[in-house]
Amino acid sequence: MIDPKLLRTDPDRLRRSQAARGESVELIDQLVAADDARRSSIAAYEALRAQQKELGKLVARAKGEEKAAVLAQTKELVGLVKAADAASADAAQTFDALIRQLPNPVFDDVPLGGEDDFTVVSTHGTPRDFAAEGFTPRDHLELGELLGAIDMERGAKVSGSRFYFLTGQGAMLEFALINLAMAKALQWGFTPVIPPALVKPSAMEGTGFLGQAAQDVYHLPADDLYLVGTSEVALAAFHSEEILDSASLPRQYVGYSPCFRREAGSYGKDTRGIFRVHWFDKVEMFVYCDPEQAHAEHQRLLEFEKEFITALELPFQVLEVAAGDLGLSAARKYDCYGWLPTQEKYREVTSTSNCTEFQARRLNIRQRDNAGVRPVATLNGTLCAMTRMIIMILENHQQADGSVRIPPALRPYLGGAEFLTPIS
RNA sequence: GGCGAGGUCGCAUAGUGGACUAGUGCAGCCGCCUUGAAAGCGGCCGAGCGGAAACGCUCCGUGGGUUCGAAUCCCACCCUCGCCGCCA
Repeated sequence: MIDPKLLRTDPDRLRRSQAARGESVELIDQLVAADDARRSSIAAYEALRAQQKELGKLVARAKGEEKAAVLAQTKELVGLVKAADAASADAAQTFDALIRQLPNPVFDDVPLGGEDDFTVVSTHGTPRDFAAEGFTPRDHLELGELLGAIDMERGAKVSGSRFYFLTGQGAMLEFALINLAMAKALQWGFTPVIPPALVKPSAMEGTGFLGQAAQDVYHLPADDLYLVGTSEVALAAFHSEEILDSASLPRQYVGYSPCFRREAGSYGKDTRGIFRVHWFDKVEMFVYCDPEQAHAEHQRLLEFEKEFITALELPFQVLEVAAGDLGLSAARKYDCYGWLPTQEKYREVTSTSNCTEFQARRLNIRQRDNAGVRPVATLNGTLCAMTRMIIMILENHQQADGSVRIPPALRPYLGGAEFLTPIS
């Protein structure tokens, strides 16, 4: 949610942002009108209510005939107060429904355009030249099957399309990635968290996943709970309805949880292997900080992501996502795209968003210091999405014989082994 | 799942229909006193919205209802604690 005051102080900024995102600019005018309606209806209600309270005091004090007279007077007011109350509740609801549709205003320097209009911020490492090495690279599924690491057929048998089993070396590889990610995050000062993967509607709504993103979310109607698509949801709602001491900021949490995605809009896209699946596990960073520090914290999260990908010796690019491709909550987003040899292009492995005060307003997360109480900023960033990272490691570090070189950073978590080796 | 107890301003507690403008204690903040600290004394001390301010309105788990008037009465739900059952 935006600061409603912006509707009066800087509606042009909101219009600019809507235009940049390719969203409705008229929504801003509707909001301004709804805000005016809401404010005047509140004023009307408050005036009547104050009158009613005064009369109430008289009733309490008065006796006999005088009391009867005042009582009659105040009874007349009841209907008016009720009507004014209903009108103001109505206006508030209209306003609330509108303002919750409004995405976080993007920063003015975010690139314009849609999905393909990102800017490449930087490029790291060099893709291997497999031709020069004298062999054609296998894709991650072929390697996964050779290694006995990935079982898609049984995933489909047990759970349906876009499900998989990680087995043997594949399962161990995930555990190693979790351990490396957690060890690094701990070093960086994060507090490790294992959050619930089922959350209430308020948590989902507060993080901005029940708007346009709702069709991509699993819902359990019998209990009215949602399966999270990222631990960001639970980590953000962790401090909901709380006022944090400013001195305790920034707070950095690193969560490990399964993530569930319906992938409703992606039929036929990335259908091979574990690139796009309905469930995967992820280590996610989450930061609460003063809005003044949000930009610096965002850069730090990006640096942490780069450090992790670099430790795994993967060539990658940092992209800044264009305004039209930002989610509801993000004012700026950087994605890291790792090199995928068999597709000969860079594909997404991490994503970090600066949500400024947008989520904090919806979830009512504030800070307090001498200057008073005000919303915090929230930021999130992928440290390691298991399936994507496993794909990257298998394909980039594969050898001609189908074995896979384990990057040294990961070896301590795999019993010191230097290679994953084909079975049988 | 069953039975019982409970949810009031950071914590603890009082409040069972009108003066509640929610009292008190603790913690916290400021000041006095003091070489310094403690104690003592005085003041401040929940959140939101509107307002330059004075001040007004809203909030006693949540949502409804009764009433001229609800923290207080009624209904539903949520959560916490205890015991029993089941389970990892």
